[in-house]
Amino acid sequence: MEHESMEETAKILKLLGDKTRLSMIGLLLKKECCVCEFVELFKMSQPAISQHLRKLKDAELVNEQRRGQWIFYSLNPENAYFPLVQDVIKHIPDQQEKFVLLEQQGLRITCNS
Amino acid sequence: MEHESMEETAKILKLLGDKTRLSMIGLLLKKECCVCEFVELFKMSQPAISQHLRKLKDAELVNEQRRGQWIFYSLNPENAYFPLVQDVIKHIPDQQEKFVLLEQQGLRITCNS
DNA sequence: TTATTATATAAGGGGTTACTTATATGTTGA
DNA sequence: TCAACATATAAGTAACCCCTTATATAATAA
Repeated sequence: MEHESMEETAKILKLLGDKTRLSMIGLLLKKECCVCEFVELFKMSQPAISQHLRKLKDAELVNEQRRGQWIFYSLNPENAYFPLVQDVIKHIPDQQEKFVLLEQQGLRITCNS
Repeated sequence: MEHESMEETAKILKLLGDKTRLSMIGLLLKKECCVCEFVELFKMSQPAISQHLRKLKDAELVNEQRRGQWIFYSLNPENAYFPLVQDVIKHIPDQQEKFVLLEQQGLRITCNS
């Protein structure tokens, strides 16, 4: 389909081959998120989350945008592998409840756009 | 789409996140292959190839079938993640030339069904 | 039976990964 | 300016990954 290399494609799939990053990408397909939201949702340390996002950013799968003291991450639709990512995400479990959780916990108070 | 877990899905993607295995799966989608064909195509050692196939088999992504002294591997369409695999494979480079190569080198002589 | 071929498995090593804790950077508001 | 907050980076570590070499298993053919 695309004419990118096997190696590059494998690199993208390896990035998606981690449950935290895979879930992140799934969430980002719905809406942009900031680091503290991920920390809350995944119950992981802030550096761990930051490091996962760094890898996604290094691969240019996500964009970051600072807004005040928060940095929001979003999917990068310009990436050559965005269609692959979209196709993969079709196959992951629904995560709507995660957004509901964020609302309920009033995370907006500590991480407000 | 499917109702399998994020973790299981990530596990499959991690398996596909290696250029040798990704390429193998792409080839197996076209036709079954035996170990010595992969050894030839990938210019890798026989144990290395065997170990990759072992991982794919452990995940039940491939089936094996002995025919004489050869063991043929094929994709397992029964696997819950087969649709994911199919969608991923749409995004890898064409490998038709690899089959042509096998023909030309008359691999049939050393690895004949 | 013995040699040959095809494949699998075991053991080991070097590189990578995904965390951890500690610290640095950058922004905001008093 | 300073304290609090959000995030990034650095360093360390245990577990894992992908190869290697050596050996075992299994089928075939002489």
